[in-house]
Amino acid sequence: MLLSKSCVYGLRASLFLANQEKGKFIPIRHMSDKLEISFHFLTKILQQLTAEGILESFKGPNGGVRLVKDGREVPLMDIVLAIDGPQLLTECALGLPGCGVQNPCPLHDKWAETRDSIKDMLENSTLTELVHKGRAENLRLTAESGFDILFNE
Amino acid sequence: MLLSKSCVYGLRASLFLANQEKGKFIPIRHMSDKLEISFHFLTKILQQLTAEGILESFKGPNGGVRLVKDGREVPLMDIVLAIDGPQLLTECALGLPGCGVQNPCPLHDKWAETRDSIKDMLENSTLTELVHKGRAENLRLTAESGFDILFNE
DNA sequence: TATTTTTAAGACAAAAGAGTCTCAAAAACC
DNA sequence: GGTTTTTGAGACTCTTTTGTCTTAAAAATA
Repeated sequence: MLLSKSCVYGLRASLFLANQEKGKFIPIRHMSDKLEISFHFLTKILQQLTAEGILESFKGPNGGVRLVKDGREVPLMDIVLAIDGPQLLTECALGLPGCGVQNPCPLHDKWAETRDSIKDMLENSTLTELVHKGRAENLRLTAESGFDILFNE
Repeated sequence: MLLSKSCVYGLRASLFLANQEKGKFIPIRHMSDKLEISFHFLTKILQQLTAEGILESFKGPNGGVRLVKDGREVPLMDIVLAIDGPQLLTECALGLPGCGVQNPCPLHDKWAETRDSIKDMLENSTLTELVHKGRAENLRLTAESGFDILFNE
């Protein structure tokens, strides 16, 4: 898989947050219910995003997590790097350590192109952009439901 | 990681085989030594390629494995599909089951493009092509050494 | 037939990824 | 101060991936 499950869950939760009233703390339990992700597992993942400064959290009643920056300033790349690290974008396709322009493997050039296309996708898609798209077309954030479920209280 | 370790090992071994005298059986032990891959692990991986009809094997003295088809007729895709399966090329980037044109996630369109670029790379690179490139420029197949080591007996 | 060389098959172990659970700490409110 | 609601931290389990090892089976050769 391109992205780990943790990373995908982190992305889905971040999209969820970008779709909420700005500045409001959202309980993780609420998100885990709506997104159909294990509460404890999601908590652990979002703790990573908090540690990386992408989210901030608040304990107690009316607590939860929220985006530090506006969703339009958060490219998917930020979340991917925080959870999966840079390996996807730096590693050789044949797993050879130190593979690079100066000492390439046979696949290096082609893979570099493909990797750029992945990098481009992650750097140039912001949370807000995908949320707008998702809302306009009622796209999916869970196996079964579209963005609309994210509004039903 | 894009490809599993098993898959990467399978690709490296297949490149090794494509670089050998055509039709000759090569002992797995010889390859595992040269490519610095665990013999038993490589054996298991190559058994998959044999089961898939990409390699054929022969037991006993002067036995080993060899490519069934000429290397110029074997795209990397064949090996990737045999070992990692089609998930990389069919799965939704957000891991949502059934995500597709009719019921897409917000990332679907962009990911479809990127995925096509991966598909293109794997379908349009043959073993022989990469071997030629690797030999011409003495590119790497192991952490430390280039194609040239594959000739020293 | 016995020995050697090789792949085949599968049990087993170690490490990483995914997921669960418990308890502590902070904040709100009674 | 005590109770409730929430995140934080960490132990723990389960599964998958990765890697090791042992034994069987096939082929060659003496």
